Formats: sequence, structure tokens, C-alpha cells
Amino acid sequence: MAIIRNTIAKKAVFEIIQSNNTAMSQTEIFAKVNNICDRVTVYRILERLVKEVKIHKIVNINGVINYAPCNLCSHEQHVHHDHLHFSCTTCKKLTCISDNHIELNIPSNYQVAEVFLTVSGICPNCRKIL
Amino acid sequence: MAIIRNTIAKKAVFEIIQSNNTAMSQTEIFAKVNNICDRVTVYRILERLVKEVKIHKIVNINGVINYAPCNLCSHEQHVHHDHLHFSCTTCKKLTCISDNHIELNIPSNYQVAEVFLTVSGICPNCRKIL
DNA sequence: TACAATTATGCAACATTGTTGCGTTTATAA
DNA sequence: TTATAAACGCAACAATGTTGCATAATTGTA
Repeated sequence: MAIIRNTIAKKAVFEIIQSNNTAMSQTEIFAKVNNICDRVTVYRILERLVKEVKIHKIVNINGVINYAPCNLCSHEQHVHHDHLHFSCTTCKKLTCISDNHIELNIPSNYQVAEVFLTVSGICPNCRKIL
Repeated sequence: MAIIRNTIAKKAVFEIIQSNNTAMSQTEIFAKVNNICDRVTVYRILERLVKEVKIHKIVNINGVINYAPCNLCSHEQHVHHDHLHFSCTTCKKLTCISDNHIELNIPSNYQVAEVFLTVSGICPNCRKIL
């Protein structure tokens, strides 16, 4: 029965994540909060937002954890394991693209929780520059 | 025209990766080499083995990079982007399961290089224990 | 509106994973 | 056997993430 508080820092972090069109790392998010809070606090806020299913965690192909608002890949899609992320090898940005239907072929003795489909390559923006 | 050398440490690292039925992190691999070389050397060997396409790199859902021999997911599959990894949330092990056919639905202005399909959940072994 | 309860924060310190520079050692082709 | 480039060890650093604890702030309730 923990009471959820909506603090200034939490609102700011969520706002930053929501207003960005790509997923963001803690480092990027912290750079945008303008020192309204400590970097540890950002980690803890992210943890809470994930638990509240307001954002979700995606690992980039380089191992850095990124966060995206859950509205980009709605909760329903989230549960049905049908979202896809594009990880640009040039700009390192992680973008939610669209839903894809994935047919899983996993032995039944594995208990599936979530499906992560990440595609690496070069995003439209970087292709222009290159 | 770099000459590839087959050193003792490199053979040992490759042997360790190949004889294991799950993907391994640098930490796990280093723990098994019995101090025949430095931990930095392990990192560099892994880098070379990836470049030589003898092993491949997979990011676990917690952000830790894991390595698996390429015979588990053959090179052909690798190129055709059809391999799947199961990431156990309990024992943290990453297992190559099987190939899956993935239908990608990505805008054509994205240039696709590789596809990573990782499924999280609980592996058969951990289900027994729990 | 003030208070109490408990959630959230800051700070410092630490842990883990991965990288770089550089001098030395070693494997391999000739 | 030797020359040469590849591989290594060591030390130092960098990035990312975590923990403990004292303090501050939010929110339901009186």
C-alpha cells in the first residue's frame, strides 16, 4: 500500500521522456533535468516509473539501458509482446518503430514474460548525413 | 592482411565458450580461464573472436554483453536474422533456443543490419527450483 | 492548517563492466 | 633462427549503476 508521490523531479523526468521521440538513457535524461535533482534520484525515479508501467526499459545493442514512454508502445502491445525497437549504430538512438507480429517458437517449458525485438542498422537521419 | 595468431589464451577462451550451453559474459569467462591471462586480454580476445565470426555478441536484458559460439546459431542464420535468445530473469543465463521466422515491418528508409530477438522469462531449470 | 507518517532525496562511497596507453613478450612466416 | 607484427600485462581511467544513511518533502488526516 505504498503511496505514490508525484514530485517535481519525477514530473520533470517523465515529461522529458514523453516529449522525446526516441528512447533515452539515464545519462541523456539527467543532462536534461538541469540539476533539479541528483543523478541517483534520476535512477530511482526511472525505477519507480517502470514499476508504475508509465515507461519501459529497453536495452540498446551496446548494453546501455534506455527508457521510453509506454504510450509509444501501448501497454496492450507491451503485454502482447509486439513492439519493435530500432537501434542506430551511428547516432546510438533507439527508436520505437511499429508493432510487428512475432511468431514465437519456444519450447513450452520456458515461461515467457516479455519479448524484445531490436533491429540494428542506420536510421533515416544518419543515412542522409553519411 | 593482419596475421591471426592462435594463442593459448585465445584457444582456452574459445574452448570455454564452445563447451558451455548458454551464452557467457566476460566475467564468467574470465572466472573460468584460471588466471592464464589478464582480464583485459579476455576482452581483447573476445573482440577478435567476434571479428573472426567465431563467436557472436548478444546483449542480455540487464545490459551485460554475452558471447555465444556461432555454431549454436549458424552464420547463415545469423545473416538471415533468425535467431532467438532466451534471457532468464532468475539465473540471468542467456540461452540460444531455436530459429524463428521474423517478419519485419520497418519503413524502407531504415537500413537494417542485424535483428536481435530476446525473450525474457524463467528457464526450465529455474522453474523446477521455484 | 498543522501534524505525523512515510516516501523521496542528496551525498558519499562503492561495485561492475568495459576501455586505453604503453612497454614487453611471443607466435609465426621467411 | 630471426625479424616483425600480433598479443599481452599492468596500471590507470571511464561509464554506468547501486547502496546506506541522514535529511527533506509530500500527502492524508485530524
